[in-house]
Amino acid sequence: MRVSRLMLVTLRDVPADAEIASHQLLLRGGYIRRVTSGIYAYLPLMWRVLSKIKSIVQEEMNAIGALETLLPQLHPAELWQRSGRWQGYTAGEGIMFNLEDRQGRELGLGPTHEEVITTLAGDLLRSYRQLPVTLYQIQSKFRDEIRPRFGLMRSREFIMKDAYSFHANEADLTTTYKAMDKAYKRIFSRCGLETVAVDADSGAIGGAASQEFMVTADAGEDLILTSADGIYAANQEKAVSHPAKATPLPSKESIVLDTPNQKTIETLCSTQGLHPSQVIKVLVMLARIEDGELQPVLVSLRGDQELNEVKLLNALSKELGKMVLDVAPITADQIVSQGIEAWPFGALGPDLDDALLSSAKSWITRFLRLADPSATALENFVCGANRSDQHRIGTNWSKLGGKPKSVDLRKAQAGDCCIHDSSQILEEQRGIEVGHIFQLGRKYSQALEAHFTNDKGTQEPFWMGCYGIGISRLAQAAVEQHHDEAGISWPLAIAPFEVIVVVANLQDEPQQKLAEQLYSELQAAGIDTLLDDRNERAGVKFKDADLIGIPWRIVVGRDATKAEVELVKRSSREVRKLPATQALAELIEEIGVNNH
RNA sequence: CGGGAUGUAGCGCAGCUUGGUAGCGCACUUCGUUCGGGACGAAGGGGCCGCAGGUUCGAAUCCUGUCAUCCCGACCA
Repeated sequence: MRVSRLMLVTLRDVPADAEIASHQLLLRGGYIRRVTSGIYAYLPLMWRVLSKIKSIVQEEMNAIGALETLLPQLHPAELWQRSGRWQGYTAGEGIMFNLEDRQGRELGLGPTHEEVITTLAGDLLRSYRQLPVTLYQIQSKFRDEIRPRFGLMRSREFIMKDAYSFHANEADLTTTYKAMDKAYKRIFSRCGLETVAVDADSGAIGGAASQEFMVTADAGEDLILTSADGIYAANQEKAVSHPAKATPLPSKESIVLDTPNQKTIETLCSTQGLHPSQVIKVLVMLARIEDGELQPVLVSLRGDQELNEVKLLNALSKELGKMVLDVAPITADQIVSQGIEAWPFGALGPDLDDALLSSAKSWITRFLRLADPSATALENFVCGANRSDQHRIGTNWSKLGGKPKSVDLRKAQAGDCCIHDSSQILEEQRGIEVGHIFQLGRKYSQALEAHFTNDKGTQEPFWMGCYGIGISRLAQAAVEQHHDEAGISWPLAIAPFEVIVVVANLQDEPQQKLAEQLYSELQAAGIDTLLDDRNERAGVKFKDADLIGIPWRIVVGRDATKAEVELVKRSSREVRKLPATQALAELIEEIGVNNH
């Protein structure tokens, strides 16, 4: 391809609405343009990158026997109603774009394809003899994100590879899950990415195991915790650890203390000379349940620990046996609008009386009480007295009428000791989630009545797995991991072009001739080559080549008459002068071995 | 959804305080000189100043509303 024909539009100034380096560089390099918030056009250079990533993914999926398909993006509401997800995905904070057709029938734009694929599998797969089957597709997904940001990192329309597997039993699901894990690692490594596989929350989707693949980068939205020995790695949402030891409360004496204006753990402790681990803090939250009920929740935590909301959400769904859409702290305004007498915020105890809820207009009038094990393990502690500006010192669970149900609710943090080896300390890193694999179990096959006949002749729902890769996100993550002050430095395997031949001076006939010759020889060797034949000064072409990040550059300049060129490696910026024939041979060797 | 910021040419910005009909740099077009790290000179083209009301003889500028975009938060009482 000739640069003069490439519709290459690079920007010298950094667009004001891009924050992180990868987003800025993709805009500046002429790879993407924003159409509206969270929705981008992939320009020709970008499409080549995406196509290369797609090819790698296809090769690895095909290699483990997965079948490529293409499913519709418009989904009938009825399908999602059968799985029970329509309400949660379209109402309130739901992320599914939805619309009505001319007959008034409701449709949604697919954010994911479990419903469609499971229904199809139920129709087509009748016998255990047909199993296992893995299907995959690469297409655009639509999600009305609460807050799209950072270009392709979190967009509302994005390209995803999603795969779904169907099995006669759980052991077989595990086999495919492990094969996927290996395929994913090959995919990311072939794309030139440093990734970490971490334990992940499988959330309300349920299921046994789930693992995310994170591209490590400071701009990542996720926090991951790893042990130095490399054995443990988890998303903070899921991570477990041992909390630091609590400082025992010296006095066993039980008293109620006036604590005016000591509403936070911090001020309470500094004023009273306490350690936060001696205090139980109580959070009042409101859970919104899928059937529309509003459940007040009382969460007790050790004062030095923090709540992991994802764990809480999962625990609530399990306790209530119903899907909980979200959970958020109760505000003073909400209490007023419920017509409830004000609560002694800042002095709440785990035994806050249900009677406070008796006049609530739309809430369930009984607290659901949960506590983290680090809180229930305390034998003698401090907590609020349920009266403004008063705390109880030296109290215990039996005085409070017993322990609440104990569930892991605390946020693991860097510095905590690991579960597998308490000499290992958790370290934190930021990551961009580019892949996620799940063992779904039978949730969807049961809900959608997708059955097969097993070897005993009876009907049974499938065991299922699902496996995603964010193709467009992966492309931007690669830039985030591979760039410098001059621009992008694509890994060879996913670069839009592998080599760019730059003619320093287009007016110089020997230069032009040699460049044309190299260009056609590289192409003949099957190498994706750009020829910068623009009538620009050399500096402009060098800057653009650096910005768009082509891994290899051949500069045909002053020494063209001697048939000498410069070979420049983008990643190291190493420059070598050598005969044109040798440069050609080296590139064919280098690129041929690594990439074809 | 809450909080903050910003909307002026393709991109980056000034002008707004103190109203008088729009400017700079880059990019684009033409000509000339240049030609190895974002050249120089000359001449051009391109704007419903986000949108809608209002105030005023007159609004990019003041007022009201609205829309859009970006950032922070979704929080330990």
